[in-house]
Amino acid sequence: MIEASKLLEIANWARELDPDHVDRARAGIVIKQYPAGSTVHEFGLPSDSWIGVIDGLMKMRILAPDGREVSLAGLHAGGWFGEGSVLKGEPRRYEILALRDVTLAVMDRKTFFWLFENSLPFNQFLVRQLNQRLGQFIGQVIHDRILSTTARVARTISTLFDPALYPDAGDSLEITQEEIGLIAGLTRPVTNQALRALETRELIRLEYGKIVALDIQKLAALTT
DNA sequence: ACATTAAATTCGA
DNA sequence: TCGAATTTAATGT
Repeated sequence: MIEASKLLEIANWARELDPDHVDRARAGIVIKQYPAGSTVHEFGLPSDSWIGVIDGLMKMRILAPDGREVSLAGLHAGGWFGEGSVLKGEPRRYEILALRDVTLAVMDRKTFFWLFENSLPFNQFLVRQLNQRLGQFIGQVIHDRILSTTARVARTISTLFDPALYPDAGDSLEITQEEIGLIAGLTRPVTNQALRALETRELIRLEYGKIVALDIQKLAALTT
C-alpha cells in the first residue's frame, strides 16, 4: 500500500482514474528496491505483477542460447512494464536487469485485473502503451539489422524520451553515455562517437551525465 | 587503453 | 560551514 499522493506522483495513468479506483490501485502496490547489477526479473518466471519505475534505470533484454544478448528496451522513472505478460498469464519472455539502484512500484496481478475490468481510463492507457511498444519493437528490428550505429543510438534515445511511455520525462534525462551504450548494445566509445554525431546534427545536446533531446521526432526517424 | 575534465567527497581551518 | 585538496566518475580520442 502506498499513499494516494505518491501514486499520482509516480503514475501518470493514475491521474485519469476515479478517486475510488485510485484507492484500489494504491492498495495493491508495494515499493521494492534492487541494487545496481541485480536481476529484477528472470526470464521464464511467472509474471505475477505489473511494475512501474519510480527511480533508477533498467534494461529489458533476452539472452540467446549461445550467450549473446539482445537488448529490448531501456526503462527509467515514470515507465510501466510487464502488462503483456500479466495479461496473457504467461512467464516473462525477457529478463529485467538493474543498471543502477532502482526503486519500483509493484502492483499485484489481482489489482491489475480489477482495474482492467473496471476502469476505462486504465484500459485506454494500456492500449496506448502496448501500441507504442509494438511500434518501438518493429522499429528496432529494422535498426538492429540494417542501420548505422548512429541511427541505433538515435532510436535508443528516442525510446527513452517517448512521450507515450514517459509523459513526464520532459526533454532531458540523467543518463551516462555508458548506460546508453548498455541499452543500445554498443560499446561506450562507439556510443560516444554516435552521440557526438547526433549533437553535431543538433538532435541532442550532451552534458555531463545527462542528455538533452532537441528533436525527438527526428531522432526516431533517423535512418542514416 | 589512456588522457582530460566534471563532479563529489574529504578535510582543515 | 567554507573552500581547497583529493578522489571518483564520466567523457573524448
